[in-house]
Amino acid sequence: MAETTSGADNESCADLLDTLRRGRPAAGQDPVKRSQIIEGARRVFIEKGFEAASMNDITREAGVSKGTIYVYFANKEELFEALIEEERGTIFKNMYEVLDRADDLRQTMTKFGKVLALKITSTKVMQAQRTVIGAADRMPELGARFFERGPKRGHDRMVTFLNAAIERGLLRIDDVDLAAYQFTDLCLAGLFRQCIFAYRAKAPSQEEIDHIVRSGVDIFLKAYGTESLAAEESHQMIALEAKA
Amino acid sequence: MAETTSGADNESCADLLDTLRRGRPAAGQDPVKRSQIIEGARRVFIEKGFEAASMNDITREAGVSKGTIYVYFANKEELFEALIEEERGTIFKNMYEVLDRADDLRQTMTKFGKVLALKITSTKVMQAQRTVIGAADRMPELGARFFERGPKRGHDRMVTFLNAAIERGLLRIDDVDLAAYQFTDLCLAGLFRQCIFAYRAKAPSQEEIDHIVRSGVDIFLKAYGTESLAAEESHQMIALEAKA
Amino acid sequence: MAETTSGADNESCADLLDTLRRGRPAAGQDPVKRSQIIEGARRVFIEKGFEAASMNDITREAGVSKGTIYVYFANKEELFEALIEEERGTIFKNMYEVLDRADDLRQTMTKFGKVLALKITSTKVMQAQRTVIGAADRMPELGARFFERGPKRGHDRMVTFLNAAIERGLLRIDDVDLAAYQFTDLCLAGLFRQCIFAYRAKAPSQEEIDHIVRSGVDIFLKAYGTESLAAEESHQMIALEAKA
Amino acid sequence: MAETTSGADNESCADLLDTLRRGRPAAGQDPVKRSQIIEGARRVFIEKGFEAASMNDITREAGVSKGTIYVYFANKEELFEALIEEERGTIFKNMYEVLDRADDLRQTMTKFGKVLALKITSTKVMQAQRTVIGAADRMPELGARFFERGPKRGHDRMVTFLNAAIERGLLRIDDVDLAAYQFTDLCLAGLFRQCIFAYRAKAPSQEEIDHIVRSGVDIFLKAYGTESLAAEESHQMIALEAKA
DNA sequence: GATGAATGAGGGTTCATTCAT
DNA sequence: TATGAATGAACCCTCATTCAT
Repeated sequence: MAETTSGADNESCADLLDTLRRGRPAAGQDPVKRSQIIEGARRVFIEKGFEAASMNDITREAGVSKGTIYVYFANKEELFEALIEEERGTIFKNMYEVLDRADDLRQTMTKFGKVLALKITSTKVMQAQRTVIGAADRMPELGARFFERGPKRGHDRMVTFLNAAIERGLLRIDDVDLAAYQFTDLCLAGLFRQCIFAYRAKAPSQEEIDHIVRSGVDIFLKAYGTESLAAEESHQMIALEAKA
Repeated sequence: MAETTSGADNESCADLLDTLRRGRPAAGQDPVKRSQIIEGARRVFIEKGFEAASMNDITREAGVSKGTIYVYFANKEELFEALIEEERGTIFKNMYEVLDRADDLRQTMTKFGKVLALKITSTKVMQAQRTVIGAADRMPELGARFFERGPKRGHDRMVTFLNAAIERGLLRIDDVDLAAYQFTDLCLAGLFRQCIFAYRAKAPSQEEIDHIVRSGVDIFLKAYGTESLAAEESHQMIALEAKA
Repeated sequence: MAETTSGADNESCADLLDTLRRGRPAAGQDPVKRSQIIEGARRVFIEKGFEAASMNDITREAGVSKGTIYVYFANKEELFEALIEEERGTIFKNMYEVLDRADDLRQTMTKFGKVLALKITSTKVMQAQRTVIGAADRMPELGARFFERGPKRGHDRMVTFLNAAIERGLLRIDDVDLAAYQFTDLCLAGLFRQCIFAYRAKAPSQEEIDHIVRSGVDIFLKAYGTESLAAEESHQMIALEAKA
Repeated sequence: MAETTSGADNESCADLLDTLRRGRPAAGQDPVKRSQIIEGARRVFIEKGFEAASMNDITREAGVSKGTIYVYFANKEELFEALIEEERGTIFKNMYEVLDRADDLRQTMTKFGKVLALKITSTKVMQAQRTVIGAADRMPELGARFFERGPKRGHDRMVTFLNAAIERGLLRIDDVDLAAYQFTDLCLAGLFRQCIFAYRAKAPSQEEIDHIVRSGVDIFLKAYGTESLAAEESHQMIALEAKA
């Protein structure tokens, strides 16, 4: 649940002892200060990118001294990596929850698609992604880890979701893995590349996203939906009409 | 039609005369030297990204002196832009030709999808795209121009292509613009983001691409195809079977 | 009254507290280091002029690192300006005091003229003036400020002095402003331009200055003196003779 | 009379032979091209100062190639020196002619003073002088030579002029050399230093110069004039009145 | 002889990192 | 331990000079 940087766990024991003994966290172990640094780093890195961000900027933004930063992070690169880890955690947090609710398939997928598209294409998240991508040539593992623990994890949940729907007889899919990617990319149709290349200066509007996602869900269900799906949906329609 | 770098056209006349007269190109006009610089710049920029690349690196890699680079390009940014223009030209050259041939719809789209996916996900092109994206925070117009004259231009051709198919009664599409993006993104389902974040260290295999594109075309035609399409295709099937 | 460099006043409070608290001056606030830099800059700028002086030279001469200089001064130009301010302060300090003493007119003017000529034509001051003049095409306000707070301020005191003498009935002057300039330039007759163009390699001797100043005072008083002046002076002569 | 650079004379013979033999001046001997270069150099050096002027600027301004300049002048410094020599010639040319005319003393001195002040304080001449002075720390002989062949030469003429007046019984002067400097500096009272330090952004007006020079001549004649002078002048006054 | 493209040392400035306090 | 002043390598870029053409 907690997103911690590598190595943080091992230290917990010695750290705790230390804190008890002297009432102060050991060097580089105060999580409050760590967060403070990362928070400052976020603002600076996201705004300026890795290279253009200066440690002085971060120092100022974080309100800690240069030396302190270097106690917590070996160098600029490591600080950046730690930030990206955190950022990833923040971005993808709660994004896939909607898939856990037992709900009408189309509705669920639509809801999810909208949340996904909205998040991914938001200015803040785009900047973060660009920063990671821009650094990926020099630090490929960073990009890989970002994807693995972010989009990939979400993708896995989507696969699970689709399998459940298949089990319920609502979908018929040969290659579920591929289908999951297809759905995601349909929800982002055109948007991702337009945004990531800054061809779109601003994030898409809610209306545009709604339109794209509705169409994406349509296509997906037309391609993979079964008759049961139609039946279930007509049920729902009836239910809805009854309500109205 | 011809992808030329800025200013290349203006030179031809005066330049040619000059060269004939004195056997040496004017300052900043020698296309060989220009290529040499761009080639060096390509290696360095692609490997390190815009910021991390140093003009000294490029100097070394290109085998020309610092001053010479500055005769050909006003500054680092302009050199980078020129490189990106070139890259874009190279990447998207000939990519959309297959759409111009009058051919069976499914077959054409499949062929096109494969070419597209193969190109876009190739290691070289991925590196270039990452470089552009990484610089897009700093130079958004550069990213925008890259997209506009690259992917966007291809997208426009795809729109034209789809409209033609609609006219022929093979497709029924409400939002052609969206549909074109959907098709492209289906052909790249999962691939683009996996590659751009360096989650995939290597470009996808031909088989994988074939699989993804076939599925993408299927979905697209299932969603937007008409009965005429089925008819036409059955015609084709018959023809193929006859051949076999 | 005190000639302080810009910002020096604001620092005193916070700075002092800071120094007491932690024993080290804040960034860019250590007056010793500042002097050290200015001292190095003086040697280099004075010897080579603004343009020909390189920050590397100054670094070497001052014995501090490049970065440190840029903590104390935003750029080369600001360092130069600070130096010139200092120089001006040093040069014109105490130069005009003699005018404040109530004394015999001729004697006072003679004393003052000698001090003035000696100072202005000294090698050090000449070098500084040449440096300012050489930079004045590039930074005219710098030259203007130098003149305004240096020679001009002295000129104003001289005007005051002359007005007092007029009040005492010792002088009769139409254009006091002009007269003040005339007096100064008579005291420097020939010297200033000879020195500033380096026609004279060395500063004039005390004897030469005495001769020039005596002649200058003579001329000035012959031109602007009243009969009261003669009377007063004869009084003084008598007094002197009585002493002898 | 002819202002030639050092060494130019020695070459005249070989040069002439060469010209006759081949119809073209030897390398670095074409006086037209030389002037052309100097003319371009003048514009650039005077405007920008020695350091800020680039050989490319001069190349452009002079309309000759870089290589050609280096045939005529060994390096930037030598070109600059040659220019200053020329400039000096131009500035002081005809400045002292008025002293050669046999005329009323006061009138002659007034005329001369006005010409002198006007020339010396003109923007163009000020720039040139600043350039020389600014370079004088690095090339003291340049400044010395400038003064010697410019202001000093004029000073010598003024000494001759004063001696003639003394001979005619119009002046009584102990130290003629000093007196000559005094007169010049009285005519420039306040102006030279105000201008050279760029305290005055613009050259003084004709009215201001007239006022200063009139006052300067007054003082000078009050200090050094004889009774014969008064007599001669009253003669003139009478003559003038008679005319009126 | 004239040209101007090419050179590369050196310009001012920045900033990741260190270490005395 | 925490600080931030100091460091100096490395940044992008300019330009006096050379030399192949």
